[in-house]
Amino acid sequence: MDAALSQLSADRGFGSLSLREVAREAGIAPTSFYRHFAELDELGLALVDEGGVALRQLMRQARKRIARDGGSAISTSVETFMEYLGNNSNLFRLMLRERTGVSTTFRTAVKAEIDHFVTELADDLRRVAEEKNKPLSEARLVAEAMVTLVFNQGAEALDATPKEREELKVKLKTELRMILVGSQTLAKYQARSGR
Amino acid sequence: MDAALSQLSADRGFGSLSLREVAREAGIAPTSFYRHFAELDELGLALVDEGGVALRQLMRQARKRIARDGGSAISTSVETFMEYLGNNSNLFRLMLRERTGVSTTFRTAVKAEIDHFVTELADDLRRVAEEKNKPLSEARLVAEAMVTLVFNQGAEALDATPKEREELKVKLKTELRMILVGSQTLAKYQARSGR
DNA sequence: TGTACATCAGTGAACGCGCGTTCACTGATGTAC
DNA sequence: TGTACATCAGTGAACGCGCGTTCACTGATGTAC
Repeated sequence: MDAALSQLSADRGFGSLSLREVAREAGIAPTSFYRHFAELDELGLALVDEGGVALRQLMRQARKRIARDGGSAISTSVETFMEYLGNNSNLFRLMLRERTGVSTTFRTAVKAEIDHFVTELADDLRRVAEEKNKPLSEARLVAEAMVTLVFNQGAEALDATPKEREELKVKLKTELRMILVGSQTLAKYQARSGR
Repeated sequence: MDAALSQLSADRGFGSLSLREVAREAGIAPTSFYRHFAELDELGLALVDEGGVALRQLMRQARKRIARDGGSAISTSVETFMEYLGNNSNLFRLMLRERTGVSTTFRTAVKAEIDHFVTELADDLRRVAEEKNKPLSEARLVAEAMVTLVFNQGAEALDATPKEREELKVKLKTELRMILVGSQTLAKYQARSGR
């Protein structure tokens, strides 16, 4: 699995990996690969699972920091996300790529992980909205839009210079704030018009 | 080019296309391919160009309809986009996929087309904001976020059933409205605090 | 209008290559009694 | 504690396959004079 991960880069997707290359990198004979996985895709799915674990860790970490530091939830979350991205580049690259990739199996697996992520985020958004008494319109939609933006900017950030990455963070935070404020504003209008 | 396009589907990316397959589909000998393109990537870039043309057409069409029908700009734009998506599935599939794909050349080419799209949208947003006297905060960012959401939902819509597609449209429109309203609300606050 | 030549899309044979997969085998480590 | 057996990761040889690319060639169409 490490061998496969180490081959993933901006220019190498999982789809262009061959069993023989992975085996070579791992320092074993091509035939030995079959001792561990029935086929290459099985290895890929194991990696996606690992990516899912990383996502959940990331979320827990962000929550902890928000509770401890008390700053802007959006800012802290974006910072945490980008930190994870940097520390697990190739794992995230795999997730980001296969999310819209060519293999149905992979797409489904990655989407399941992201869906879980969206659900948790939506719960958090609802909870905070209640605590602060700032009602939200369509929390789930808000979460989906936010995750979409975060993942897309994440894909950009992977191949960006540190300077560009800082700019991306600023942009991303502003975009997320727009969505949040937009949802709150819509909730106000809806309350006024009696919905 | 038609032969290549016809091979692109949910399960077949450009990257997994072979010169021989394309030639077979086009009904010519593999060697004849070289009469038209120096390599497979050159064909791909020609397709991306075609995709860019489609995007510009789409934008013009949407503007025309908005001016004529006078309804919600967001709703009309989303409807137009989805219509184009349906009529050029494989072309859009190529763009959506290669945007985050494996080849630098492709990524750059697609991003250039999308960037152009974003710029035009940002201009439109500013113009409308002025006309309606509803100032916008960060029009360019608004456009970027909107395009990101539209393209991502577009990717989903490609493989969705008609019913799911209708739901996607509703979701997408709501998300776009949140961003727009959010930007307007932020602009108000900024005006009040003297910015 | 005829003639000579250039251009152009298309061809089949052939090449070397890396691929996934099978097979029967090895030797180390773990387990039962 | 010893013995017999099972499990397990790893191996090299070998297979057939589709691939990109080269080559010298063909015959139709376009162009110059």
